[in-house]
Amino acid sequence: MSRFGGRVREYPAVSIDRFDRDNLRARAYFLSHCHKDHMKGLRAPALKRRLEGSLKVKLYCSPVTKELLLTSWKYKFWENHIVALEVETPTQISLVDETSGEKEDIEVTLLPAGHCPGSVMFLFEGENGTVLYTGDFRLAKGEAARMELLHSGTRVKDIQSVYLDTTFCDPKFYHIPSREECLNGILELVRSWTSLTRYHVVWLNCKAAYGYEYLFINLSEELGIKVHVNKLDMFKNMPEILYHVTTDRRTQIHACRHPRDDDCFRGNRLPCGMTCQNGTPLHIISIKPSTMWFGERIKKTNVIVRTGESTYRACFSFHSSYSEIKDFLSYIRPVNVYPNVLPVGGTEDKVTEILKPLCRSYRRNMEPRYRPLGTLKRVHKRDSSDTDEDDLFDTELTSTRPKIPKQQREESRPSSTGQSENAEGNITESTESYKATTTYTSPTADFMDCEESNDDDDDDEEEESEKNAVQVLSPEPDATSTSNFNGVTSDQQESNADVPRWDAFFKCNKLEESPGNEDTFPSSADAGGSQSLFSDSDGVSDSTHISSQNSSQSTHVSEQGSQGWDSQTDTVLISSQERNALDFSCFGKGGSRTVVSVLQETARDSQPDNSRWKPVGQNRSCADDACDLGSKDCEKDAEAGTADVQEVLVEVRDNSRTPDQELRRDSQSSSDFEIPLTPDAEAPRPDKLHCLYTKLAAGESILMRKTSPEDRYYLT
DNA sequence: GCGATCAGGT
DNA sequence: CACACCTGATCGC
Repeated sequence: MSRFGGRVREYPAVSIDRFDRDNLRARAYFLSHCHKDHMKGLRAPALKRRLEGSLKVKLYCSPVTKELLLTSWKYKFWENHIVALEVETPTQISLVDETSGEKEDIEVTLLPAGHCPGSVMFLFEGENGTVLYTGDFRLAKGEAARMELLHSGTRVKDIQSVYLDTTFCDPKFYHIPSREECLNGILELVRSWTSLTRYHVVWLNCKAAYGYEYLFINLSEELGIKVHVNKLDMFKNMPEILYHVTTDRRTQIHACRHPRDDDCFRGNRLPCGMTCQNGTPLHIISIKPSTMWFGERIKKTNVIVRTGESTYRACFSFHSSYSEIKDFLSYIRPVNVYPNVLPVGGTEDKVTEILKPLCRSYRRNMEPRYRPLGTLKRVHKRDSSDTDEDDLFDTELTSTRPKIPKQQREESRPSSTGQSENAEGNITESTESYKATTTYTSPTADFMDCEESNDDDDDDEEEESEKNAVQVLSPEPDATSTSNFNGVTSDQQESNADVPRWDAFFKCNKLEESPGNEDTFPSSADAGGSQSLFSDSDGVSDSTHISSQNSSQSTHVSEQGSQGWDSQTDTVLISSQERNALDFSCFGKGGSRTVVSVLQETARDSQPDNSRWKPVGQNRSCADDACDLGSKDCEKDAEAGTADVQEVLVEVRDNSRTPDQELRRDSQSSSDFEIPLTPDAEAPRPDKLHCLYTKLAAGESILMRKTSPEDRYYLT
């Protein structure tokens, strides 16, 4: 919950997401999204009175937020005081004090926040510097780097302060499976249940809040079943959502609610009252999207966990994970950061302790932090035929998002010229302390910082290797959620690699799945499994509690519930982390059926880090893309595989992995597949690596003496 | 009667 | 703990 007071230090004349107390005197209001905890005071009589006596006071928000807000009669009085600003369109706003006539100009840009429909971040630029207020956000790794308006020219803007959504800024939420992974898990569960008979229905136990629409749309699109909701008038002008929800209760997917909906469910009744259809009783399962619940699991879990005879938990998050937050902040690298939220048990100090090192004001360990990066940069430059430092950044920035129109950057230019100069000066100033000891010029400073921190993990938490044969995790990079700079991986899923503006937010999954995929895998399990195989590589990290195992197999539900949570141990996805054939052995297991999507590793002997798992029989666009840059073998493998190997009955045992393998696997988890091997590099020695990780975990500085493949670790 | 706040629920 | 609400009780205006 936001405990942001409403005002940023730099621009106290505006109030954001808080409308009570001191905020009543603001010259302009901003609403990042339509969640109640960001709307405190928004309908209070005091503010209403203020509006009535003013011609100037406006509330600025995104068009979708405006629509959602005005749907509620309680906020109708705002109608003539709301200004919808288009996302990613810098807008000049004059802040006029109506009593003194005093005026201050400020430029604001709305950036997509990926939290719920209409959610945005606000980027303020003016005399007191550039300030980013994130509101609530969920941005996958690398998404900040794809936001052109966070950049000026080829580098990230000089941002004075970030007011940050720190909801999950706690190592226990180190990794949260990407939106796509979670969605796919739910999709396959819903698919397998609803396909049993038409009387098998699913109740999505969602909280009363915007943010699940993305789920509804994707389920509806994939399964052709609309989602029953209590209300849909707020979407009347959003056909993309409207089409997929319904108030007709005779559907197999429900997201309706009732004050005591859990009681309903226990009585085999849907919140809307349905218990049977045509005299036939309904068979209902409930799926409860949760994040915190998963954060608390000690062991790694699937993105779907069965919690009872007919109840499931599905991992689902509106907020960025710990590692996503760190990735975001370390890319932005502001001078200051202020948490908007105190995470669970945390104190402000604790959060600040985590975040400050990612800010520019934090100088300690500066020197060693940059060293390996510089080396990497040269390596990368050579191999990618880049010719200068700016190109490095440029290449990265643009190649990861080739479909983003350049025009927007152009548009932002005129208004941000002054800002850009400002940024220049500040960056130079801020980098001087390490310049002396490195050979890098400031233009790449932010970029390098970002790279580094993308993975600098304190890999911590549990070391928990998957002891259960069961819990073999799927996570294979979901391009969207993790690989920002590794252009190809992102390109694979270009559509959802796009900055999550609201439209894209809804389309990404549909686009993710190529039509060919369906053809190749008519069965539901296969479709889901194949998608999940391309999910987040970060899930590989041992430090995560929430694994991104997205085994659609776990969703092979049976009416009797005999294949529940326990029997999920029999259903496995073998994935990227099973990169070494020796890491697992397969053997049949009498009685229990295990569905496995078999993956093959793209062989690149000299370069383990560049290896890439491909699912046999995978025939999706991203696989194709990967092949473009990968070896030819890869293509062959894929094709050969398509022929017959789709499902194999095996059991996977995963306890043969050595700690050393764990570490190596970790190091590759977010590496850039596309960066060729450093010519003179040698494979990391396990002991060296272990030492490195120990130091990293302890927060010690690390001085790399020579380039090794791990360096690419920083170059995600 | 309305609101703010808190307790208790999911 | 609280994602982001909801309901209900109490208190003050």
